[in-house]
Amino acid sequence: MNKRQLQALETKKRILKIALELFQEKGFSNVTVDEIIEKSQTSKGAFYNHFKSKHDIFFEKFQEVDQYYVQKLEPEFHLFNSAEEKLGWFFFKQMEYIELNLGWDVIRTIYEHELNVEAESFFLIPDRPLYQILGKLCDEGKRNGELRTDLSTVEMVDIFARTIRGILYDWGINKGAFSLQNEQRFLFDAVIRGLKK
Amino acid sequence: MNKRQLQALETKKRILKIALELFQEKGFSNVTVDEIIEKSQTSKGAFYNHFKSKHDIFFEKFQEVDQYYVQKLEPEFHLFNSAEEKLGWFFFKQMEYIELNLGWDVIRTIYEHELNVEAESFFLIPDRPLYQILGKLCDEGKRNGELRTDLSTVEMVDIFARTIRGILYDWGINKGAFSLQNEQRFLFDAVIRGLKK
DNA sequence: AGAATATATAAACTATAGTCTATGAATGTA
DNA sequence: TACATTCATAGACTATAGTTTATATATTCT
Repeated sequence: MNKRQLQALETKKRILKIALELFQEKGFSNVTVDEIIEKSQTSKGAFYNHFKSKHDIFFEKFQEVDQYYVQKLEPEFHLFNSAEEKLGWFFFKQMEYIELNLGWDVIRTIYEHELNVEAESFFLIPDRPLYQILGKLCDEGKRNGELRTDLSTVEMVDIFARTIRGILYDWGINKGAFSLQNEQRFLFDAVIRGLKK
Repeated sequence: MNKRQLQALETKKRILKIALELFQEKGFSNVTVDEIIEKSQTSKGAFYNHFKSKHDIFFEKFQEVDQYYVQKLEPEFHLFNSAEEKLGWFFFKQMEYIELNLGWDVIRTIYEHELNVEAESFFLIPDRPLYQILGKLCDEGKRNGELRTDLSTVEMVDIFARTIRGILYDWGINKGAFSLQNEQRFLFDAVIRGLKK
């Protein structure tokens, strides 16, 4: 890494740090880009050179979730015997992580941005780890005779993905007013039950 | 209605008509308020006197859904014998109505607006007809012995509401790329199945 | 009827996300 | 080493939703 790239990285890190602090303190929508660049002693040019948009800052944070699924959760699946248990545990850990590490304002912001017609959607990338993990678990459940075989794996994964979206969207509009960890169980248990043989 | 109120109503109707035409033609986000007021021969003052925001225009359209539930769907419930059938039919008709009469751009816009921290949420009004209808059907199902009794009615209604949100949100980010009427069945059937005794 | 009040509308103004252009310093090349 | 090129940054500019203030006219009150 040469001097120039180093300088650029420094700037990006400085913007990111200040921005996340401000978002934490005042909430995403109460922080302006002008404030971020002023406090981080940078400029509009620098900001938009490093980030596609104001939303994009949270986006980086959000993408960590997928890494968490692959690095921390997937290696633990062998501890459970049935696909049903794996799915239940996966949803629990997922919601726990989101509640503890991201918070509702991040979710709200990402979910809002994904609805922008201009923005290309992260949720729709077909080989996102989330979908691959869910796909594997559904396949396993079908093979084991635990899950229904009248639905294709893609259809099942869609059902789970929409369920996740439903509860997270609801959590967003409720401004985190309910505990994701506690409430997820009712919803996911019902859906898993509905997909069992 | 006096002359003044009549004049105001005329203005409101003119703005609404032009705005809906433009949204239909170019999509919500590609239409500016300036364009609406220019084409409808009005002004910013007139626009914001009649509508709280640009989103608010779609909001009026969206509220019709609840009227549809009460006026058209509720009176037909007696045609079905079980709560399960009623629920399945209700979700089908709901999604059919949304797909045929509102379209994904309306849903996208409303769902985006609901995520605004400033905006007070329509989805969260507790006595919204949607929740009351779902509550009644859940109660009926529990009384009949069709549905689980280990979950409270509120918990069940929450599950259904989140499921609806999940599929509609997904439809929004997919820009209406799948048929709501067709795909709803997989999802709601699974959830209803998961809530049966 | 005439004065006082309310209110629908016009339009200038503000806030703010995002774009465009210029500049200078770092890097590459002869 | 001297010139050319790339690229990060600065900051002016644009687009657009929404706010504020002024005005004119309808309605109400005495």
